[in-house]
Amino acid sequence: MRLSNYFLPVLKENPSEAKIKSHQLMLRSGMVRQSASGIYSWLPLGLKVLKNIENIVRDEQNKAGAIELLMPTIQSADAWKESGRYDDYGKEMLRIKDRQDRDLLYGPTNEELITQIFRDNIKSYKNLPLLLYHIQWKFRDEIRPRFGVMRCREFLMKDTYSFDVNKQDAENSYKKMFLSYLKTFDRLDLKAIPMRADAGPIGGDLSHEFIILADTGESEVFLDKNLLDINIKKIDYDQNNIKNIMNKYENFYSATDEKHNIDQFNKLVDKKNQLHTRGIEVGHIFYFGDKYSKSLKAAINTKEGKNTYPQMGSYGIGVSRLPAAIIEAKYNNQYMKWPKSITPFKVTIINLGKKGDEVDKKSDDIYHILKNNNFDPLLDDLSDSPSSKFKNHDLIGIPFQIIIGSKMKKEEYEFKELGKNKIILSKNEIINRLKEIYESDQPS
RNA sequence: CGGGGCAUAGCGCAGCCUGGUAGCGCAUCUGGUUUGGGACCAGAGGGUCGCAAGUUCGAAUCUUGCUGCCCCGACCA
Repeated sequence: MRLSNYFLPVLKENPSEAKIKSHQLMLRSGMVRQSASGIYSWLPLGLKVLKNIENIVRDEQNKAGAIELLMPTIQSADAWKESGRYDDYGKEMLRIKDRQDRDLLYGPTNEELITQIFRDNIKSYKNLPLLLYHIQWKFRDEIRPRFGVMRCREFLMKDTYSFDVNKQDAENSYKKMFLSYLKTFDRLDLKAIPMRADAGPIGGDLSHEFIILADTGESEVFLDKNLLDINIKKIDYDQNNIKNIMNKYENFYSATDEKHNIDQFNKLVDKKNQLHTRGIEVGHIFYFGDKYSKSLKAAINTKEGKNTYPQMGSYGIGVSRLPAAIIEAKYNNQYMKWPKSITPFKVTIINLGKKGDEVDKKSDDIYHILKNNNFDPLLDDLSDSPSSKFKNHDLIGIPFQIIIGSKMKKEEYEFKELGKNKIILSKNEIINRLKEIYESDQPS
């Protein structure tokens, strides 16, 4: 993409309403703009990041065997009245009336709707287990939206729902999602720590929060450093493997401040392994049994020909929160640098030449080559001063820059990874370098 | 919802106390000079001062009401 044809409204100064780094950077780098309190437009750069995250989440759901569908944002209140949550959910639910005075709502979550779909279409144990998910905008009329897209009222969420014949199968589904979440966050280059949680308003008796570690996170967390070293990359979805990995996590102490027990912490964790830091909740999984299948009468036939209510769970990831969460986790007080898995552009070319000169032609040339190699390059072909270009490119956080100026010989290209020193490479070396970077498993 | 704060050009702010019809920096546009870490000169455009009512000859400025936004707390992906 040529910057001259793009829409990237960057700000030199921090808008006064933005108080935390991710919010400031997302506004300044032209990723988002606020439309109302807790409601945001995603501008092109931000949307690319959001979509990249969404696709990783989707890919890992698919690998775990979940099936994607799409439910609407606006729901009829009927199912919510059946489950009893129309009254329970309170003011956080945005209620709407249509022209016929029917009760509608902007979905804050989808247990009722998915259970309804299940009820209308599945009658037999033979169709289970079933994991269904969608990635859709939700609305929760938060008491106090804040921190930009971190705590929004309108937000994009991946939510999966599991249906199983019995509790044991349901636990297997739960474990699959547990692993899927670890893999998802790992691909986003995040250290996510699963922590036992209260089930909250969704109800149920088994629940984990997934917390990513960030100094500026909202909640205090306490954990054993050993948790940071567990490698889940090579683990497949075999139930034994999953069980082992879950056991590993459960073996080490971790807790949010509400659940923290200082005596246990000191007893179970060596002083040198004790980590007290902050975190951001990016995922939450629940097993809640037949709470909804029963209240919505979604019964199925068992092998024995009897009726039973399927055991359910739900599993959420705050997709639109993640760009901000990643910035909070990755920001090093000087620059933000997108993980290579979600960077909006894989590489950016900083053209320091004038329109039509040799430097300009060289930039154009490498731009086309990178484009043909599917590296989705951004080319800064504006006529700004060099210093302003450098600043802007550092701001938007694309991890790799190619700088083309008159200082270099014809066959030489400056290649710079954000936060590291420039190196001089040839055209072919650049291609190979980028291939190496983007085709390897190593996070950048 | 409780407590605090803010609202003046796209962004950051001054002006308000002491009323006289709006200004600065950045950004934008035009012309020229520049070009390796937020350049320079000259010129230009852009604001019913959040909304409404009141006081006054006169309101960005004083009064009242409303709305929006931000921060702290309870709640949450």
